Amino acid sequence: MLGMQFRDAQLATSQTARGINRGVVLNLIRRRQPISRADLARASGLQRSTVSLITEQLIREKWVISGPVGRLPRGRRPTFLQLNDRRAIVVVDLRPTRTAIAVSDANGRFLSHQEIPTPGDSYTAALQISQKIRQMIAGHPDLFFEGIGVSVPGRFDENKQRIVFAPNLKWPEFDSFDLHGPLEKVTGLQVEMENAANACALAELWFGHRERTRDMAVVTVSEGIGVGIVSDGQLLRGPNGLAGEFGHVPLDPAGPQCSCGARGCWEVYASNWAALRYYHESRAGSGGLTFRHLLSLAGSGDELALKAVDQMAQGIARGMRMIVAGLSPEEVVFVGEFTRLWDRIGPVIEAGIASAVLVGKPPSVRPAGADPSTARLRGTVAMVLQKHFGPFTDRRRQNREGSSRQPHPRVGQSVGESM
Amino acid sequence: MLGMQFRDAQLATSQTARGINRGVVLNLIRRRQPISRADLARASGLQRSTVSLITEQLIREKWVISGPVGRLPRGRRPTFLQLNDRRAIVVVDLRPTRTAIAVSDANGRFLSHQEIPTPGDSYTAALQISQKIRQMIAGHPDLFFEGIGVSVPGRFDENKQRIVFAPNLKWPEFDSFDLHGPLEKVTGLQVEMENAANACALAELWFGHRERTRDMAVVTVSEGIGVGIVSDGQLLRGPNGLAGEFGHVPLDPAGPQCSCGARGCWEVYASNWAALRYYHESRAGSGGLTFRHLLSLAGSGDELALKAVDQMAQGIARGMRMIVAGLSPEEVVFVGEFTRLWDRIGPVIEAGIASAVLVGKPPSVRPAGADPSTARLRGTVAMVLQKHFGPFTDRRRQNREGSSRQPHPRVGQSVGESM
DNA sequence: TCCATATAGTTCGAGATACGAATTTAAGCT
DNA sequence: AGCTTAAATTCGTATCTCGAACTATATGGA
Repeated sequence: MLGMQFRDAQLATSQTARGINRGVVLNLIRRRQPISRADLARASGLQRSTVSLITEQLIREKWVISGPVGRLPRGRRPTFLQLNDRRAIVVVDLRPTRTAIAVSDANGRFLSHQEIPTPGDSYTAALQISQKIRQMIAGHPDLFFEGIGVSVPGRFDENKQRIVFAPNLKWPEFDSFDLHGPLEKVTGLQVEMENAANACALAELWFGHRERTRDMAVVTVSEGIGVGIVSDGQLLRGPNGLAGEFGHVPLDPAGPQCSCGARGCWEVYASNWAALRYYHESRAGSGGLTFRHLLSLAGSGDELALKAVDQMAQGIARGMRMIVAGLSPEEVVFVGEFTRLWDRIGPVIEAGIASAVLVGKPPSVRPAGADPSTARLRGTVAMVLQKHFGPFTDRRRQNREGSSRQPHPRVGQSVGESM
Repeated sequence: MLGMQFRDAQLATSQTARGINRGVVLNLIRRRQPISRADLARASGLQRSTVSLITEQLIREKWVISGPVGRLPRGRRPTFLQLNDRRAIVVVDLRPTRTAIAVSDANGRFLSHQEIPTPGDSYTAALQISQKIRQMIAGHPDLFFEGIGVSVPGRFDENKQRIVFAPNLKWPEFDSFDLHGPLEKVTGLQVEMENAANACALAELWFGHRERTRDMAVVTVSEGIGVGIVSDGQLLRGPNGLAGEFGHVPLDPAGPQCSCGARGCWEVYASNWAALRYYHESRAGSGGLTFRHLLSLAGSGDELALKAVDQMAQGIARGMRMIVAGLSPEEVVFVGEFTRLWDRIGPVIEAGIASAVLVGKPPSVRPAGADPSTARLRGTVAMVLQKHFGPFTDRRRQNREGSSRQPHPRVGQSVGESM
């Protein structure tokens, strides 16, 4: 019996406590596996007896499996627990030109990966993607699949069950933008869709090094520019899933035309396409160049390419000021191919960000660890798992003077032998 | 190993369910009083027996009192419950020039109200404000005071327990900006401080007509400009309480000097002071004019005043585009004296907002119901009550003053008493 | 007057859950 | 073997919600 009842979402029943603590334990296992029950008790603050009951439940639910037995200088050996790596998720990274489809386990490790050219309309996309998904599922008879996650270069409205805003995905005007329905129908699995920037933000939250970054902005720069905002540990979505669409904030009503129809949006100054435009402006007749190529040129010292990249960096910095001054994140993470030239671009952006900081120390700024496609794919893994891993954030910050409850006596963590 | 641990903060105990349901019931009573237990059960989805137990506790805690008895066509008469209006809060609205101090009951009804000129430094402010507070408390021997809420024209950092950013409050450079400590020490009551725009947002959330606006931006325009952001029903604060400081987003690096030190911030184009500047620019030698006066002039048809007000409206609209495109709120509420000329200014702002909407219907835009000072004061009432009413109320927090400070009447300490 | 009916509110036992002390398990060491 | 140590389980208690049964108090008709 998986999941939990959200019948009266706001109300608490006698099972609410279990739901919360189950989420805490499951997330601790996810982040610190392999880990013994005793260490879970120490890390969570729950009683060992409670941890035993919860882990028993998690094993019954097939989220967790017993791993190797540890070895300690003294005493009974701990049995390590870890996530069940036979639970799998299909993830799709839909982008304007190419679409990646992959199979991942619950740890965000990929077991297969394929790419196809992105179809030109939602109907064909649904057809081709679901076909590939069925193929890939058939290729892994040993796994059981939890669901499907899709990263889209636009916004998905949960109420309408449609993609509602995806200017860079040049599907026809009359398109239904319905990918969700067909995919669920054909595969029989539950489908979760999310904006690419939000997916990257989730990837950072779930798989990033820091366990407790509570206020973060993840900025994805590719064909367009997107921002995933994490506030108090929660991803901001807004009523239509449109929150974070800073890429289309109009900075200059007289600026160049944007794909969204308006003029002078941030992304016309800061996206990969913007960099290409800068390059074309200073070097006529350079059509057909890709951004990747432009980066290579810049990397090998081409003056005009470097100039274009610098202009792009200035463009990014310009928009970052509103995010930094307006939302004051602790951490800013950049995702995009441009991070390959971070040595050159990073300092420009950091300077722009520092200039917008009102008080206190500026946010830490860094490029994402993984490459963009991986980040999006892993983010959608997190998205699918999220609801099973329970209410793992409790929004409320604890108050000043520290916790009023004495921490339990903390003994050294047991050291397991890796095998 | 990296010392990361998220212990304790989010665990559920056997009392967690009660904490949540208590919050649900208490908020229902607040919004629908007077209301019977049976209606509470129907509205909440809890069992009547559970509601009885919870209301019994709330009455014991003195948050709720039994009111009049109702009358129905058939059956036993319901006893109505309502908030205990003898529970009071002292609220302070600190502004650059004047400071208001008031006593409110839990329903946001004011029982006294006074004003003093705002002192020129934090030391004097703490002294004079706490003196007035003690006077006002002494004037209401029948009430028991829950705490003190302060609205500040700047940002309060909960970690540092200091006001960290308040450029419009022209306190000296070397000031400690510590109001919180002295007020708590002198009055013996718990003090909560919050930015003025956030306070207004809380006021809308708590006392607004809509019971559940989940995504809202409240924009306060006065000496400066501030934004309180409500996302998914939660006020966004950010790590240092700096979230929402869109007023100091630099729009134009070559623009006029701002009080924060930077140039071309949104508020130099959109605040009351901006309007006065516009007026002075077109009419030399008009010093000493107040914004209120300017509004009167505009209201009576003065061409230059109208022009200044229109420019201010354009300035507001300009910055609203980033909030609307970037955060996509359902509702935008404006607070400020300028709303007196809403007929003229409103349409300009609405047009600007509409132009930044990417897809779907634009947010509803409206001026706040109450005048600015009332909005701020009522917001701080909500702020003080929030932690006792919130669905995630944690009763452990209420043991705060167990140490050295003067004991005060408080929930949960009184054991088995009257009624 | 008495009884049926309707509604409000309370009581009580069952089930879920966390806690914490006691107990069992399983290793190393003397 | 017996002692020590630590992991993991067991069991009694307290909290809390649920739901059925019960009590309290109205109206209105036989």
